[in-house]
Amino acid sequence: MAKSAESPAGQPRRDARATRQRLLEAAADLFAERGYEAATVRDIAGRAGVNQALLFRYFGSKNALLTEVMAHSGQEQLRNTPPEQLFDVALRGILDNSGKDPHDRSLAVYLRSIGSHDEAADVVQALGEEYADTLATLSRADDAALRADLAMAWLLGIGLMRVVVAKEPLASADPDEVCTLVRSMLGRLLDGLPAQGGDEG
Amino acid sequence: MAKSAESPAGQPRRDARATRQRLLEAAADLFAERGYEAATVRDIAGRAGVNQALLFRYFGSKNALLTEVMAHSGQEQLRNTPPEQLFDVALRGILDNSGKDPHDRSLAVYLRSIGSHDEAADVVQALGEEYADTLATLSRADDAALRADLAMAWLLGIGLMRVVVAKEPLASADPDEVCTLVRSMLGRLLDGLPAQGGDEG
DNA sequence: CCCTTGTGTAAGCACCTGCTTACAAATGAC
DNA sequence: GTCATTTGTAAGCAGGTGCTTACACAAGGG
Repeated sequence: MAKSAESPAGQPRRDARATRQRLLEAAADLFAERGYEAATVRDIAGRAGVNQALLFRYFGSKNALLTEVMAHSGQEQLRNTPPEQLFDVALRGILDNSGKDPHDRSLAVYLRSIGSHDEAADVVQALGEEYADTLATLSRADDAALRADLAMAWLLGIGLMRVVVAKEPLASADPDEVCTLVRSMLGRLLDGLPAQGGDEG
Repeated sequence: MAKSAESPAGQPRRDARATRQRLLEAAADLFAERGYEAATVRDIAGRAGVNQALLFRYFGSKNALLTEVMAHSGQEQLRNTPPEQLFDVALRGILDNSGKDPHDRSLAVYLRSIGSHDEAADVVQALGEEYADTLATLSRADDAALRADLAMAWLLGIGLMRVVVAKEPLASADPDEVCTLVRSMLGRLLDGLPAQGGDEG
């Protein structure tokens, strides 16, 4: 009522902010589903319901769009999760999202777009560093950084096999079961992880 | 002297078999370095030193070339390695090859080409199944298949971080150290693995 | 009304992709 | 030498890519 130009449904008929946001979400969807290279700017603009020229007006290039998607989707989880819960949250994010709606698509984008990008590689790399650094605080061993990398490698590998390869039985396995198995292994790797379920002898 | 047509250096100047082989190796190199999509047929033919039309004469399509590369490079290791050594050999293959000459490029090709292809996905998928099936024979647990998938996920993840992401410190870590850490974890996951070095307990 | 500004579109450009066709040179049997 | 076959190349095709340009419509001020 207060704004100057609105459609009968309540949204303004021409809203740059909303259009930009729709492009951002369409890009996150398609990068996660198909990977960076396979998701074309025409597809992204089409899913957002606008002309592809707008994509370049708002983001400059496809690569800059990926950069913004990665920065936006990944760092939020990282900042809002205490270190000792990060591994669980990330693992649960992988396990719960694999078949269902991808409300957290950052890992899928990461996995499917690894090695594809040029400038955006910096953002991706930095994100990975932050995750690993956070995990490394969970070990008091001398090689804490290496142990954190190995833990992250397992996360990535599990995500790869579930999201990208869809390897059975892992792809359809019960998240609780997988989580229990992985946690019982990793308790030995990162001693700062809070124990929760243990079948370890 | 005995053959009918040789150059002064000893090789025949026109040898279909040798040319085919050079194409195959060039393809393995480039698929491993850049992934399936990013490695163009012109690049492959260029590295092999021949015209790209020959690639299509000998292999029919780029996809068929990938299929032949995957089948040739991956299954050899699989067939010639006893199950209880497979994990070690694969892990060592990742760790030793990451920076040096890629004499075994099957995992790199696998990693970089996952999710890219169409028909050739079958070959890649089948190879993964065989690896996992072999690993599953190493556990007597009910969920042996799941445990094998998790072990393979770790292999893939480590490969991903070393070969593709080049994440430090893992990328430059001492292979022995990594191997020891991973083995000490996985001894709990796959009880059929022969113990070798253990900092466990 | 005109005119500027922001938001959107249609068409096209230059380039790259996998793949094909038309043709040249080497080979080997006669 | 003659000539078919094998091995190689140069040029091009249709289609797709990221990106740009030229233009249309809406909004608001003079």
